[in-house]
Amino acid sequence: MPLHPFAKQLQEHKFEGEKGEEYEGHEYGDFGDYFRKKLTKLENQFQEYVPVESDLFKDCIIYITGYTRPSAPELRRLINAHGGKICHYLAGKSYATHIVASSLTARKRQEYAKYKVVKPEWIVESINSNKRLPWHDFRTIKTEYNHSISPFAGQNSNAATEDPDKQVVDEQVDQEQVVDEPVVEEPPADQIPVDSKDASIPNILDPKFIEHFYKHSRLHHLSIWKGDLKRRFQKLAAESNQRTSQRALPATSSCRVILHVDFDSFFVAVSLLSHPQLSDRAVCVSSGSHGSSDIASCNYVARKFGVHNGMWMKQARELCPDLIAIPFDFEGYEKASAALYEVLLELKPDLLFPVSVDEALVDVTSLIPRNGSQDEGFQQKVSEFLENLRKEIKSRARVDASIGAGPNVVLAKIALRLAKPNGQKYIPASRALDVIHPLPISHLPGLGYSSVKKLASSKYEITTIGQISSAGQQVMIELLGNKIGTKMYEYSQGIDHTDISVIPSPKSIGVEISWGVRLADAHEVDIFIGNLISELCRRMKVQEICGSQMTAKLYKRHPQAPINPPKFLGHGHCEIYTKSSSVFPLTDQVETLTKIAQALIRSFNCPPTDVRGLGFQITKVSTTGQENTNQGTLNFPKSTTKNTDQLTPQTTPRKRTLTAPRSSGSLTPKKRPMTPDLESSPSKRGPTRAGNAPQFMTVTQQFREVRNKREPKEPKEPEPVDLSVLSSQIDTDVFAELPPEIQREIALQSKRQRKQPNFDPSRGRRSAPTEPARIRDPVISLYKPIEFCGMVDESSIRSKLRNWVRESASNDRRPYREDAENVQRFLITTAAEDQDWGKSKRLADWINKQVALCMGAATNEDILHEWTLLTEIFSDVVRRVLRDTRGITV
DNA sequence: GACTATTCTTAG
DNA sequence: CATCGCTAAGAATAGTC
Ligand SMILES: Nc1ccn([C@H]2C[C@H](O)[C@@H](COP(=O)(O)OP(=O)(O)OP(=O)(O)O)O2)c(=O)n1
Repeated sequence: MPLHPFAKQLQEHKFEGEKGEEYEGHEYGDFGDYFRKKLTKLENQFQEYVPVESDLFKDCIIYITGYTRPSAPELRRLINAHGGKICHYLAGKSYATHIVASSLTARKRQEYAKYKVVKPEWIVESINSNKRLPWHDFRTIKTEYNHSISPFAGQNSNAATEDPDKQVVDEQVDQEQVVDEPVVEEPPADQIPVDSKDASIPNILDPKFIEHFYKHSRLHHLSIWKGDLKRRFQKLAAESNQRTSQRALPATSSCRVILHVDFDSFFVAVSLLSHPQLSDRAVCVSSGSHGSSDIASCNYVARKFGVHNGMWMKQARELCPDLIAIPFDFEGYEKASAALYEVLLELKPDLLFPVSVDEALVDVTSLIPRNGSQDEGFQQKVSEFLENLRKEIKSRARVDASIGAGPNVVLAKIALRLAKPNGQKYIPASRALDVIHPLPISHLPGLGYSSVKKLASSKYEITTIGQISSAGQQVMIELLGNKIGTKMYEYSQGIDHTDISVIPSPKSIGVEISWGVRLADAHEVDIFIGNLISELCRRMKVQEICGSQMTAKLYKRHPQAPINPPKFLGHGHCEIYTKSSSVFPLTDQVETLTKIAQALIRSFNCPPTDVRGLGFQITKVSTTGQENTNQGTLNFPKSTTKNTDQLTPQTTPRKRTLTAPRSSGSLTPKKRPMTPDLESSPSKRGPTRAGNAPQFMTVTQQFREVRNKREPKEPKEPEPVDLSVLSSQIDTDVFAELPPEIQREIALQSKRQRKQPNFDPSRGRRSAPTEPARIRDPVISLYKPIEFCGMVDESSIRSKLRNWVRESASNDRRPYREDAENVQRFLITTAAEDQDWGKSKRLADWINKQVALCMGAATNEDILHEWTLLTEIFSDVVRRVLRDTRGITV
């Protein structure tokens, strides 16, 4: 039986790249030889292996450094024997829960400040007393744990020092991590002024952390506001429907008037009400005024300098040195919003569809009388209507609003863009194409950063709406996929089928936090998950929503990202993993959902210290309450609009029109029991147990045999890759592929690490074009696609690599040297010669991710470590080759 | 080829 | 000292059988 089909497949293929040879070996170190030595080393360790005697250090991953007594090998043996794991390198993906050291230099002291550094006696005495003693009593560094990474003023360590003896039932937790009731320090009354308490951030494990974070998070506010508005208008619509008993409105019509109403630079405008003297200066709203603070909103003065919402302060200051930052005023935003919606409701429009706290779509067709299809005076009437409406909003909300108007939603939205700031614009159907074709495609709703770039860098070089029109629907589908492609083509024709008469019912509910998340160990992760799920369940109950599936999301620090990202307590550059599991029976109970959530997160097997964010979403929802599951529509009894819907061919809307009456006819909501619902789930699978894929039957001997057979081949001389160098160097990235904010973040990050930053995205783009070479330089293109096992297509290669990792994982196999060398050679060649310079980096990341995903708890520690090492080597080599051959460096 | 899970993209 | 990087929907894509 072939134990290693993959190895063979890889071996059979020879790489074409002539340059492959010279990159391999000498310049970048003979990785094969390194690898062989590594195996040898691991073999030696294997000989030291002793049977497990206890679980004392379960979940501990321990790094030993410096001279110790007992000696390091002896400590390793002890730790292994008592359920702990040894970590051989601190850097990169290797991680440690504890460091054992007798003494530390000042430098190391600093470096290890965030770790639990203990004396070797901790190990010895814990074993002697047969229980894990509080590490705190054996500290090597006599300052408070967490001091350097936590802004939380030692709350954690207070808890520890004050309850050193408190026993914790959970076996996984160190005693010092008792946080059931985090001690929140009350400031001494005599010296701390009233509001200074407000400024401090609660410990991440404290349920108050989430409360605090939400209170300050603009994005949270935006989302919550939006949800509230949605529900409010859904409900309103349901009531209004009941009263009218019949839906008075057509889903669409060819000659409606839709408004898109939106405040100008909303947050700034409102916040400026408290700082009127700054009105004509460049102003923005943000949490902080330092470099890594996000700009939530900036006024039009600042925009002239190129500043925009979502930009970081640092960059904005470069563009606009005089930029002034003022604080959020969430209450003010709510008030202005309330005023806006009040005005809009008073209009008694045909339809009112909330878009966000500061904007709404309004169908006012029946409010502006039209005499026949020939307008003449109609435009004038619209204009006056808009003028009056804007005046009314301004007087009630005290901030400027702009309004776009058109015969459908997309034209109204585009019109709004043209109207701003403090203006109005109506695009009548007759002039639609003339108006929109010259505009950049970024004006189209649905085309964001990524799609705009994709269209521009395609061979069609599409940058204007007119070009979409000329390119045709098929081209758009080719570039953007079926749905979006079709929709964007239609937009380019001024056509939009969007129906705002229905506010769709919720399809998911979730929470996520990726700021301030710094967790020391598995137990802390579990606690924080519990807090998140509590919040989630609270909302589920309020909204009467349950769902049969949970999806967990993990932000994991990218292996090459620094521990401390540029943004204070930010998530930094991360890998994002998601995984779902079924929830059965339906429930909104915290305990049940927490267990599921914890299992999902555990299945990622992420070192707790690398967790930078967590999120959970309930999907496949059903409403639990008696309230409407009917889709709401907001129309008003007085409305007399006629249904003139014959002309426009409808797809989605028509479908809905058919189903809607049925569900609103029978007012019975499709309520579902929250508790066991056996009959409704005959076809349902049982909950997929997260993270339980135990791979037994690992025949270690077999592998050793195989390995030995394959290993002793042509030994080579060159030097091994130096891992310490490897992990300390800076990440190379696919700059042109990343959103600008991310690019900046990575740039900042590397600046922090390096004395001299060497970063120039435009250079990267120029020297490694994905397409442009074709145009300017069709003949001399040095870059060509590199084959791997006969494949060029990136997704095929991914599959191949994935299978490699996965098969190895399921068989508890170490990476074969031949395979590893082949992959590395391929990566090198790709990095150096492939037309798409980002490919090598993406594939290296892909391998890393597959290793993280596949090499779960089932895999033996040494093997996992080896794969981890391998991914680090791949990433490093790719980075270096990119730098040396293309000058692409971060 | 149909079905499911995961990832990507967008918006405000 | 910093800073508060959320939420939901829809669609594409990858994976499974
Ligand atoms: N990345 C973003 C985008 C928006 N917002 C907030 C602040 C904005 O004031 C509000 C409304 O967003 P808009 O997109 O409507 O932008 P503005 O109202 O600020 O400016 P304008 O609508 O004039 O372009 O949402 C935010 O916090 N972060």
